[in-house]
Amino acid sequence: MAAEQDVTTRARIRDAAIEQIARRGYSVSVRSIAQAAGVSVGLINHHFGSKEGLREACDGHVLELILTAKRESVAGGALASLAAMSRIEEYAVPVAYCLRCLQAGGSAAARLIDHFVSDARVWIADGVASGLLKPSLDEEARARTLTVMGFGSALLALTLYTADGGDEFSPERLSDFLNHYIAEHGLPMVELYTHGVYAGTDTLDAYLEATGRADQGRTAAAAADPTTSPGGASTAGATAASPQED
Amino acid sequence: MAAEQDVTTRARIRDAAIEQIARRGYSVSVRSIAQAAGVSVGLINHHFGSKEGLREACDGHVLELILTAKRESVAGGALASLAAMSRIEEYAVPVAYCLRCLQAGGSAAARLIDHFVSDARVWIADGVASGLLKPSLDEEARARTLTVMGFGSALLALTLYTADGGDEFSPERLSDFLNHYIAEHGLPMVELYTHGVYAGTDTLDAYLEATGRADQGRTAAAAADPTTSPGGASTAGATAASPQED
DNA sequence: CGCTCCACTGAACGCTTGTTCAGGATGCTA
DNA sequence: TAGCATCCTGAACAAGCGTTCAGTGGAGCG
Repeated sequence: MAAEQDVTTRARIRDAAIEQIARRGYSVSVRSIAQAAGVSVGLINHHFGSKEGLREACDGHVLELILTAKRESVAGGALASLAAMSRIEEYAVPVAYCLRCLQAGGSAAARLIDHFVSDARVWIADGVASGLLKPSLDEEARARTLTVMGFGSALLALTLYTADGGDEFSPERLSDFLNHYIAEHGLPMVELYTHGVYAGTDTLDAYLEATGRADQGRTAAAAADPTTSPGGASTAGATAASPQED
Repeated sequence: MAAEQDVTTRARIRDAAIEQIARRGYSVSVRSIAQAAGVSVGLINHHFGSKEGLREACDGHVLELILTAKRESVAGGALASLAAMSRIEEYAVPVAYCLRCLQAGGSAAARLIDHFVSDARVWIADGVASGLLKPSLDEEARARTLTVMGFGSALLALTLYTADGGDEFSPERLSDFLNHYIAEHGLPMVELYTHGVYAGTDTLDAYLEATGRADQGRTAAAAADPTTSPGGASTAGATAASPQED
């Protein structure tokens, strides 16, 4: 899968740093990284200037790893491709690193998300074109929302999962977590993605009304779900009783 | 709103700690807290034993604050109640504290989530009973999933939002963020909650088939969405091409 | 008054952090 | 062989952290 191994000391330090960060988070000390890499502390700063420089090198390398891995994998959404990757043992570390990256925030996290958003944009457009997915009133926003929801919920679940029982986060613990995550949230998510949760379109109508895009809403809703009667046959009342908006 | 103010020095330290943690995260130093409270460092440990003790006192106090605030607010889902609370200026700090708590993980985060899950369970059951929400195959799992998705996506959005432009997180920045969050993700979320994303039920059927709950699935799906023909009239093919599962 | 209890301070301790630097070791080049 | 650049080490540095503790000051009380 990976190209010719980079066996320079610099690469060994970088890889050790990636694994340590994946295991223990961005706050891991350079001394731990040095020990894991089997080098002295000074050498790290000799090669990377500072801890920040090391982090940037790790970010860039992992992002590149993800890119090439995704280029090789045929298709699949953001989280699906991550889950698929984690099954391949050698990719558990970069996946965990990505989650740590999102956990820590910063520009690297923003770049990572942006990448997966533009990725989602593509396969959502494909899905809509092939009739697998319903169209949206705002495809751009939907791509971003689905990506943030997917990663955000996984990240929070991971934070809660990591909470009890040691902060160490070994690769096998990651696959444990993913199995746990899919077992717990798989059905409700597929259900949500298939049926939604609202019985009627009242909330959406009210939202479109409130934000002044009522007209495009009706037409788009009718186009999206032809089984819905275009009149007022939906359930009555309760326009402001939405559980998500008020 | 709040009961009689607690003006003891111990309470002043606790409140200063809550605000500092809300602003700068759990990693804030006790010296910063001491300075913000206008006391010496030693006094904090005199009252709370250690930084961990201070954190527990803060966690408990904020949780209690949230509880009483929710008891006063009539209804609303988890995130909605948070958003509504943040509008009241005095509750911006505990809300931000909760997000920092979830960000940091640990048992306090788990307790917070558990609380909101059991909260969601109630209003979801109410919604199903009143016909506003569709029933689910697993109401318990759905309550947990919706809660984790709601908070997780908000938390990730916040992490990305906080990334650029200072780590300080003032109360007005929180309301800025919430406005930004709702403006960006409001429509796609309502859309998702209304229509889902899948055009057909193939993915759900395939998932139920794969997990061996096919029979309860068909009946429940038919009950949930009476417009769907119970036969095989849905779009053909592509049973394994789900963008979320593979 | 003297005693005790309590809130409270400020300096210090031990520890870990990221960073720096003089110097040893190695290998290539003139 | 001499010179030089590079890789690399280990000790030291300053700064920050949470924690500890001797000691001050004032209020309540016998």
